[in-house]
Amino acid sequence: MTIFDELKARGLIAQMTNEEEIKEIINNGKATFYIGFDCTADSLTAGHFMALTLMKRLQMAGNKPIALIGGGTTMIGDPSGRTDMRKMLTIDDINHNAECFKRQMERFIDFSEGKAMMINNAEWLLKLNYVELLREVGACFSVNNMLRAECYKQRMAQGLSFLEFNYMIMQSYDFYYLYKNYGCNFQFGGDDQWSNMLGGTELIRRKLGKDANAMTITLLTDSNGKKMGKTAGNAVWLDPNKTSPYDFYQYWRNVGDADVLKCIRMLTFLPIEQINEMDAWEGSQLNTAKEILAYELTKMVHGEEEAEKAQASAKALFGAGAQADMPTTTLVDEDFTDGNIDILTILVKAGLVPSKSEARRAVEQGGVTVDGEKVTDIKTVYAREDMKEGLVIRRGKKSFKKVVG
RNA sequence: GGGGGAUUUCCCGAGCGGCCAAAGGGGGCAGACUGUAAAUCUGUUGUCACUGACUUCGGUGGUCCGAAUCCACCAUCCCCCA
Repeated sequence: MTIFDELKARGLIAQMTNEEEIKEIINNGKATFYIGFDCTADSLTAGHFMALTLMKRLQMAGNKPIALIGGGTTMIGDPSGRTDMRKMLTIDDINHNAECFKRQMERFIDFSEGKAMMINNAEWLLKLNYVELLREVGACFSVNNMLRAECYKQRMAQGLSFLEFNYMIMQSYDFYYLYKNYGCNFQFGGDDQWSNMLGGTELIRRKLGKDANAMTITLLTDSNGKKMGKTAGNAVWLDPNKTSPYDFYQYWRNVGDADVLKCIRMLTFLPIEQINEMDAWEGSQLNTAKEILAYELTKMVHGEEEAEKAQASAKALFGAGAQADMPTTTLVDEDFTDGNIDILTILVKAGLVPSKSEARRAVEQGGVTVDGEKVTDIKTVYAREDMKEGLVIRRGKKSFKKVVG
C-alpha cells in the first residue's frame, strides 16, 4: 500500500491542491515538507500529536520533514478559528516554549543528519524590514481575497486587528522562504490552516513561477463535531508533568463509542487490516478497542513502561484487582492537627478538588469514597496512624489518589 | 476626526438604587441508569470558620444610610459617518 493510499484509508486527508501530483511526490519520497507549530504554550498537546504522527508516517515513506517552530509567527498570533485575540506572549516565553516543543518532538521524529530538520521561523521573520516586505510580497496578496478567506470569516463580526490580519502573510512567507532556501515543496497542516497554506502556494507561484503543494489533515473531532484533545476546555498535554500518563491514558480510554475507531485509524500505527477487523465490533466490545487506543497512544507518547503502568492502574481501580501504581500524595506535618486530618482537607491536599467548598459538595453528594467505603459526613476525620499504608481516595468515578500520612 | 453602543460570575446572557452571590441557557462536577461510552433523569456549580461571614459585576474615584445598578474620568471593543 502506498503512503498516499494509507493516509487516505486512515481518513487523514481533508483537502489538497493537486491529487495526482501529490501522489507521485509523496509515494516516491520526493517531498520535503513542513508543518508549522506555533508555540503558544510550553508543551505540545494531543492536538499536535496527529501532526507528529503524520510527519512520522511520511518520514517512514522516505520523505523529509521540516518541523517549523513558529518563534516568529507566534509573535503575531493566528486568528484562524478564534473568536478573540490571542494573548500577546513575550519573546522570552516564546523562546522557552520553542525549546520545550523541540524536546518533545525529538521523541517522535528522527532528526538525525539528513532525515529531518527543525527550523525556527524567528530566524527570518524577525529580521524582516517592513517596507522591503511590502514591496517584496505585499503586492502578491489581494486584500479582497484575504477578506473572503474562511480563517477570517468568524472574526469579521468580532473585529480583527491588523496584527492578526498579517498572520496569513507571515505563514505564506514561511513557505516561500522554505521553498527557496530549503527546497521545501510541500506543506501539511490542520484543516483550519487551509487558507493560510494556499496563501503560501500562491505566493510561490507568483514570485517564482513554481508549483508547491499543500494538503490538510482532517481535524480530529468527536461525534458532536467538537475538537478532540481537550477536557473541559483544558488541553490534553503531551508533557507528563502537565497531563500525567494515567490521565492521558484515561482521556483516550473514555472517548465515545462513535469515535474510537476513528481515533485508532487516525492516530495509531496499527496496520489498517487489523483496524478494519475492529470495525465490526460493537456495544461493550468497543471497550476493548478503547483499551487498545489508550494503550497505543500512551506508549507512543510516554513509552511502553508508562503505558503498562497506566493500564495496570486503570484495571486495578475499575476492576477488582490488587492495588497498583497510582498517583500518590504524601501529607506533611502541617496538614495534621493533633494527629488527625479531616476528609475535606484530604481531598484538597490530594488535588482531587480545587476548594473546600467543592470538597464539601462532593462529599454531600455522595461522590467520595475512601478505601472503597462511601463517605457521607463532611466531618469525618482520619488519624495519622491509620494512614501509614495510605488511603485510596476516590472522587466520582474516575479520579483516584492515594494519600499517605 | 465626529456620533452612538457595549464591558456581568467558566462561556453566552438577564439584571428594578435595597428582597443580588446575582434569572435563564450552555458547559463542568456529583448521583441514578450503564459498558470507565452515548442518551436520559436528579442534584449542584464564588470562597471560607457554611443556617453566618467575606470577596465579586472592565479600572479608578465619587454621590448615597445603601450601588452590578446613579455621576466623573480612564481602558478596551463594536457600529454608523469621514
